[in-house]
Amino acid sequence: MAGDDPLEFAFQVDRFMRRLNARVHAQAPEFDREKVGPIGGMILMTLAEVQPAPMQRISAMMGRDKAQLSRMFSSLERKELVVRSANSADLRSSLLSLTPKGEELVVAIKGAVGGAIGELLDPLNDEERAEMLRLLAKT
Amino acid sequence: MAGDDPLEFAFQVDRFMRRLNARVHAQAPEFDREKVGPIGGMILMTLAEVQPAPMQRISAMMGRDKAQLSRMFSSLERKELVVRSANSADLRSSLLSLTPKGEELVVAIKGAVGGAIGELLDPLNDEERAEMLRLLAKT
DNA sequence: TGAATATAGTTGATAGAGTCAACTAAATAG
DNA sequence: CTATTTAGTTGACTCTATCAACTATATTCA
Repeated sequence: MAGDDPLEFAFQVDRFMRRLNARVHAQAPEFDREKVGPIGGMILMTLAEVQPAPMQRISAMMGRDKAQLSRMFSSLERKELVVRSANSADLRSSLLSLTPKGEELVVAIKGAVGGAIGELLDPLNDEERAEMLRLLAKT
Repeated sequence: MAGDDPLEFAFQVDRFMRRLNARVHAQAPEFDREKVGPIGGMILMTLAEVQPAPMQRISAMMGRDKAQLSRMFSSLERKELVVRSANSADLRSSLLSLTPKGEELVVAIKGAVGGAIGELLDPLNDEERAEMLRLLAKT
């Protein structure tokens, strides 16, 4: 691999993510009435996969700072998108889950993100998509 | 492709970029004495490839807001990493170039970013790297 | 040509995201 | 049972992103 090629990865990955954000952002007004924003959306989608779960679980899955998540979850709780329940296994934390309102929003977000990614991946055929996902996951 | 798979892209691409940032950030103190930050670094690397160029060119290449770039370039200019020279072809803009100090920093940044990406891509063989870059560029 | 429109860049205001350190309380190791 | 870790919260701060208003130059085309 030539010396400059690695940098291409940074540019391309950054570009991909920014284009994705731009697309989702463009349709956000339709469903993001609570203004959870892109990160809030990622958090909700992540929680949807593992709920009920303590914050630490989400932090580990997303690789994001616990301080950031703590504030995000407080905000999501105020918006009645998530609730905390007692965690009998560890009293330092609570178990986070989506409210019905939160579940609804996750469905909408998944639709928007899925659609946007579909557009971005339009130039790739099914095989290429699968390959790209496999390679990304392998890193 | 299954219904949930597209979302995997968002998670994986986001995760890749954040891990890259974390790694570069960890070694930044060694070379980023001017504290240009990750975006400043991307801008300098981009400029390095097309200098001398008007701001608009960089904005188009990076897909970033002109307001953000305007401020960034002012900051980079104050740090004597870039200079502006008259653009006789269009008096609304100037041509941006790296100073020797800027060129030096770009070399350091490229080294750090290249190294970090090398680490991240470690699980992939040469063929897979090339394929992944090709797929990313195609989107 | 010259009036209307478009483009390059700057600046203000503001919001969102990420980081770091200090702190509390509960869990776990020795 | 004391010492150390770990989960989460909060404060303070910096960096990043976006939008709108504005100036100055370019471009279009009647």
